[in-house]
Amino acid sequence: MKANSPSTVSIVLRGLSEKRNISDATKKKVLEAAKTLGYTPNMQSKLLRSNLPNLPVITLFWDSTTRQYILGSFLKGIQDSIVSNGFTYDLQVKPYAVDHLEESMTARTLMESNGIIICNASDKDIEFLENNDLSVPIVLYNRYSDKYPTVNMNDKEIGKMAADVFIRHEKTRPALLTSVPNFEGMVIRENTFKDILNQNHISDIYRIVVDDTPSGGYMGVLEILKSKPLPDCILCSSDNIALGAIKAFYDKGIKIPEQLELISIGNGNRDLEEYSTPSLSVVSLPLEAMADACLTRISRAITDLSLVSDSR
Amino acid sequence: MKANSPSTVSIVLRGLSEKRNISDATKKKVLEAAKTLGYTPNMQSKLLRSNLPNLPVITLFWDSTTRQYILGSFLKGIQDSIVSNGFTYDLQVKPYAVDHLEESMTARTLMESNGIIICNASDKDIEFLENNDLSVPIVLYNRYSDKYPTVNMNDKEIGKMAADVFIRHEKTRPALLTSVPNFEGMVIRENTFKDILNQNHISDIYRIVVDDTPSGGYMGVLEILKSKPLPDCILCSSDNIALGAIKAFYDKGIKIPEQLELISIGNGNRDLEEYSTPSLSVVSLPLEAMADACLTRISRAITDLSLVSDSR
DNA sequence: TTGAAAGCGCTAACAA
DNA sequence: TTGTTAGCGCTTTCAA
Repeated sequence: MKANSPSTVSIVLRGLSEKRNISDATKKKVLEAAKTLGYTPNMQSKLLRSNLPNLPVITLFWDSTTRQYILGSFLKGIQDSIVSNGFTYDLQVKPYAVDHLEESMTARTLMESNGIIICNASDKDIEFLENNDLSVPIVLYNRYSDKYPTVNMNDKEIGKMAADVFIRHEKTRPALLTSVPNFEGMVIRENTFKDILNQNHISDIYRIVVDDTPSGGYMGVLEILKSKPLPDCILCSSDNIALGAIKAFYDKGIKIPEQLELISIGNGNRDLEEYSTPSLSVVSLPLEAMADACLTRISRAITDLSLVSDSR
Repeated sequence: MKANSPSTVSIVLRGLSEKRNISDATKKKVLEAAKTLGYTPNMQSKLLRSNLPNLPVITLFWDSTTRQYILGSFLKGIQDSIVSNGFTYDLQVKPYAVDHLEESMTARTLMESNGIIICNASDKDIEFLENNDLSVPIVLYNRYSDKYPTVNMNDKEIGKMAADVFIRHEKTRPALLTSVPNFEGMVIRENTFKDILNQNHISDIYRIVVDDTPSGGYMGVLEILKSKPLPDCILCSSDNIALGAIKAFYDKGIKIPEQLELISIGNGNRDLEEYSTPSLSVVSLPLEAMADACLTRISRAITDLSLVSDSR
């Protein structure tokens, strides 16, 4: 059987047979061959051929396992930053599972990205990054690293703000409801928090480790309620935890903030922050500003060719 | 000045000068030229050249203006579906602003996508889609269209479920706290809801239109509280609205569900559904199942070349 | 130390 | 009605 020429095949495959007077026989032959071969068009080639202007691609890696509801806010921050800075970038988001960043950063993704922003990587993910020489500019958000540029909120300040609420409200019996710290920022926040309380002569901090989920917070509170004397103020390391904690207090008939004050470090669930019932004090994290900083940073890395100083 | 050959330039630009014994003069020349020209590597070309196997690209368009916290859940549903079905796809998410889908669906994006899933398009966005012949397989999620395949939850069933709660709990004075319906499904839900109440001889439904935000819900409830007699059960069209409503009742000292029952159509804010305080009845939407259906549908469209039946 | 040529998959222009 | 050729931007192989 005679093979068809590339152009004929191209025409048929794009559904232009009629317009270009391709015979039904040829059309049928091509479509059948495509089907048996499981043909899928290669979009890179199409794009290349199209002569559309080249647009740098920025890939945002997002931990889809835990940080679900924040993505929207962060993304919005990025978008706004792109617009307000007049950048022209092709933004794409890739979800990944905690501890499995490696599997998501395929050779392909690396190859199609001019710059990469990695959000909320776990220690294991960071380890992968540090141990490999990736050929693309990378910025880590909310994490610390010697190897890559990072964008961090001021974790000390966050710890301080939480402690300040305690002190301002003249609380004396603090409790800490936290998940296992899975990134350095959490440790910094907690340490600063403790340090400042210590400086104010409060050293006895009841600390409970729970899952970073509402049910974790719920169960944590049940545990806390067994202690005597009861704490008079609880700091939750995330609003996930706070959500469950509120519910537990409600179910147990304990009034917030009258009987017991609740403070949360808010990861961007703005609705929760404003409309939680009853109100809790939230140390709010500047998500949008951080997104903006990430974009600015990666943008610099992309522009700045000197970053491609020889690797060996 | 003599031009350098492509290969030399390529070597320098990838930071391999040292390894490949490029003279410092040449290296400097190339880097400077790149800088003044504002060179950015074309990743399509790199990918093409790399001989990595071709991976079909699925683009998920997400309305980033309103539906922020759902994205995580939906994305997770997609991811899980990819894994469990053994698909190999390159998934990318593109945010867009309501009513501005057109601007986000650039020629470039169309050209780099083998298939597109569009979520939560507004009527205006749908209009754009219907009026244009896009050359890529498209699936609409949560919307109705004659032109494109759609994936919808059973909106009648949702309306029915909400009505059933009213009836089961023997309520007689219903109120509806809804945002302006911006997609057909909302209308279907509301109509079914009313129909069923009517069938049960409840025809007097107090209806208030508010913003689809917590503060919308808050203000809506304040309005409702002015009415006599008070409704005994309120249906909120989204959990955004419900969140504000709860807060309003709390602030006004009205007990839920004892004094007044609250029902919400939940858009996937699972935390809220489980841990709202006090509890509200939520008609939960099957987000993950929908995501799976979207992926299956677009996958079929991509595979099924007969879909490229002649356009003219 | 640098350059020339080929080819990744695709499509447009032109030729047959 | 179909085929040939060139070229999108890149990297690799081989030659100079």
